[in-house]
Amino acid sequence: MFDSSTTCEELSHPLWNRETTPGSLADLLQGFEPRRRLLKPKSHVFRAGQAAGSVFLVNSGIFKTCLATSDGRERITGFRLRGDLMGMESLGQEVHSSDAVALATGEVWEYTRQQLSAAGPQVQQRLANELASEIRRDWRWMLDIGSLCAEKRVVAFLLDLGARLQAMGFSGRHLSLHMTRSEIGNFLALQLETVVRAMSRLQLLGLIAVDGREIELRDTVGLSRMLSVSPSERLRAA
Amino acid sequence: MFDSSTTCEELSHPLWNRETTPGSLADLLQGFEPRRRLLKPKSHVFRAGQAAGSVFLVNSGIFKTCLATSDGRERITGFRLRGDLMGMESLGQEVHSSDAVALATGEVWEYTRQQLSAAGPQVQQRLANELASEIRRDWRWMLDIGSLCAEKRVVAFLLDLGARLQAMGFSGRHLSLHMTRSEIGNFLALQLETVVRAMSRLQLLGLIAVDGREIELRDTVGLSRMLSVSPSERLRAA
DNA sequence: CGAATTGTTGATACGTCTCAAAAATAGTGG
DNA sequence: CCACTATTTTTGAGACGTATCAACAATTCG
Repeated sequence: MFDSSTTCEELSHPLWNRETTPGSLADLLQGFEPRRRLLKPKSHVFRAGQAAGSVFLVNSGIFKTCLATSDGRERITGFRLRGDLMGMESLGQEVHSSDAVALATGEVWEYTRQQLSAAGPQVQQRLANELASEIRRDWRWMLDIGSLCAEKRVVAFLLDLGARLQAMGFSGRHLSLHMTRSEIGNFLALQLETVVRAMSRLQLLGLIAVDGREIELRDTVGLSRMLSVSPSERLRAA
Repeated sequence: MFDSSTTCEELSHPLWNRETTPGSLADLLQGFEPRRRLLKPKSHVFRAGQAAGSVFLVNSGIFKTCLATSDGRERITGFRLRGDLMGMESLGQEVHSSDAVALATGEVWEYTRQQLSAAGPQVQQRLANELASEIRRDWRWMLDIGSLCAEKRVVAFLLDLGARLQAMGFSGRHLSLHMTRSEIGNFLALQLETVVRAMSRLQLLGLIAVDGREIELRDTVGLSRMLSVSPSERLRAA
């Protein structure tokens, strides 16, 4: 078990609050002042059914986007970190079709439809690229969820989150999941108990260290190796 | 069993071959002559790794788009009909990240990067909307695959295909799946045997009639009703 | 501090996968 | 057109992984 005094420290880490532009989209939009919204945990950035048009750039914190059906089913479509865009999937729609909820205190920058269209073709282009990369991300998760067993899905999830945090300047080894086991399971199409069991086993194998929502990736190469499927499984999704 | 003389008739149905523009994208692009490519069954429109840039509008036939990993896993990301776009997910990428394969003889219209950018902001806008709607579609399938049992997934698949064909002017009752059970299973994250069993049972229940790849939706309301989850299952994905 | 939420582990049930074998269908070349 | 092969579809039996249910511990929150 690693030092648990780091619990929830990352949110107050200076990098999370730096005022530099996180992605090239904000670079392109300099001159257009976004509306800045500070979000408390569990508060909504937007809800399905609300008027759409703006896109929200995550500046700090961590958010989830979810889809719900009339018959009560619900699905988390992604966890969004600094630099990620939310709300673009409603482009061309009158209203949002999904929710965006803060998992921790954070800030989003809202760019209105007007700002985006006034910003010129370069921004349009950039936005289309972001949409395309969201599709590639989604397809990748559809692939993983369809062809990996529970344990491997959890590994893929942890490695993905670690890599994204690392790309933001963090260690990538120590991550604090700000979401519940249930939310992880929902995203990975697993029950929360299955997520718990997978993590327990990964800890037993010495690959990770679990302390509540603080996870240490003890052996990233070992974790990555887990993802290369065994010969018997190679045929599964083929 | 319904009259099997309709087998494969739909592909030669006049509607499939009409020369009118199928979607509003082609409307907007009038004046820009696309390169028309006739595809034989099993031939590729494009492959992962090939130079990207063009988008392909399905004019006739039916296609699948698939994603593959280095470790041999493979996943069909969607089945594309007349009016659907393929290749947009590679926007902003040097090369394609997925494959597009014809399941039957069909035609695609290729619009090059140059044509698209020369066509003006309206087309860019429209393209972005298409990307957004692909994301919503993907999210919807991720939700269904994560929260529906095998049988319901198959029902959702059949109803979706039926509705799309109906929107194209077909009956929506008689559909010829031009894909194998294995491909359906791959898309729905199921084994082909499970797809077969689901269809057999649906036939037993009198909801559909199966004759090879020809399916008749005998009771669309009954099928739809199946999708409204039982109270016990309501809690599953929550 | 109590109350609600979240996390953990166990025992069991159930759905889907896996393996196998055969039938049906499609594709190929003589 | 037929014979021949390869592919696809179908059904069965059993194994396996994950869901489900339950109980309790740990944590968070008002």
